[in-house]
Amino acid sequence: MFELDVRSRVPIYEQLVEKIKELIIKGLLKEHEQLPSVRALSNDLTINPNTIQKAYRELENQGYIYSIPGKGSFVAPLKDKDINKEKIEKILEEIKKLMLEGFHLGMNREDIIKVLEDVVKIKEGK
Amino acid sequence: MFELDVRSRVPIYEQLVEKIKELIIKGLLKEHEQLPSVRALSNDLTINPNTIQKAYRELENQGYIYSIPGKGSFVAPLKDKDINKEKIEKILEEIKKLMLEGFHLGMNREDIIKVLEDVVKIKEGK
DNA sequence: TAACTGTATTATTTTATTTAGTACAGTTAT
DNA sequence: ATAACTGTACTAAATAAAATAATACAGTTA
Repeated sequence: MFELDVRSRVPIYEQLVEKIKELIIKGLLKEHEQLPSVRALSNDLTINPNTIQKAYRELENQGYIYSIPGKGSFVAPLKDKDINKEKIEKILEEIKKLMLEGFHLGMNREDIIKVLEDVVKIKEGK
Repeated sequence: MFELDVRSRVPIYEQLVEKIKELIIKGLLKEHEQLPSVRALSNDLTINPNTIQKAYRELENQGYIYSIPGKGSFVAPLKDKDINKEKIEKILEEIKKLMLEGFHLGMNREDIIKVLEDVVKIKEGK
């Protein structure tokens, strides 16, 4: 299900959070779909269950999943845009920073437009 | 000169790298301009000189500054676009990931365009 | 010469991450 | 109801990363 780099400088639980977020965002995991259990994923990746749980806790905090004790962990339904306003602002800030860095290195306006259209297409394809 | 959060989860030296990159990218530090010495900045921020040096080494590795033993550290001149091609690709990848996340949260195409035009203006203003 | 520069090294402390082992309570299917 | 699942919590230990401390050396500059 995932490929993790155990000797990366970025913590395993963070890598997990990123990977799962990606699957949810790309629609490969749909609303209310069940995620692998903590123990199952722990076995599958040969990573300590505590590390998996830490990732799941983080995903729950960020609103990407919800967990029901005894039942399992599931993909959370999308929230209203207004509720995500702050998060969107932060993301736009990050994008701005990356754009500035990119332009400094010689990136073009068109490079961004291309990526944007690319993303819009992916989004429409769902 | 800087504001660092010593109790942030992100390492001090990384924060330093980001801050200085930002100053260079925004043009507040110009080519061949001298940076504060390792010891001066260490004193100023009350942070260990080794930590400062680690940040400077990282900035040098990334091509943002160059250092001359005995003289000081200076803002590196811009490199050719071709040389930065790989870096630009990575930045575009990151931007794409952020765009996907943003759209998932309800961000609009126009939000991006606005930021893009904003950045283009800043770039032209130099 | 004195006071600066960057750089290097070793040791120590502190903090973050990961693993290990165990436990408890709710759920599900046999 | 029993067995096998679920999430969650906790403590302890091991490992890795980050930061500090204390020196030292060689080049630069006034």
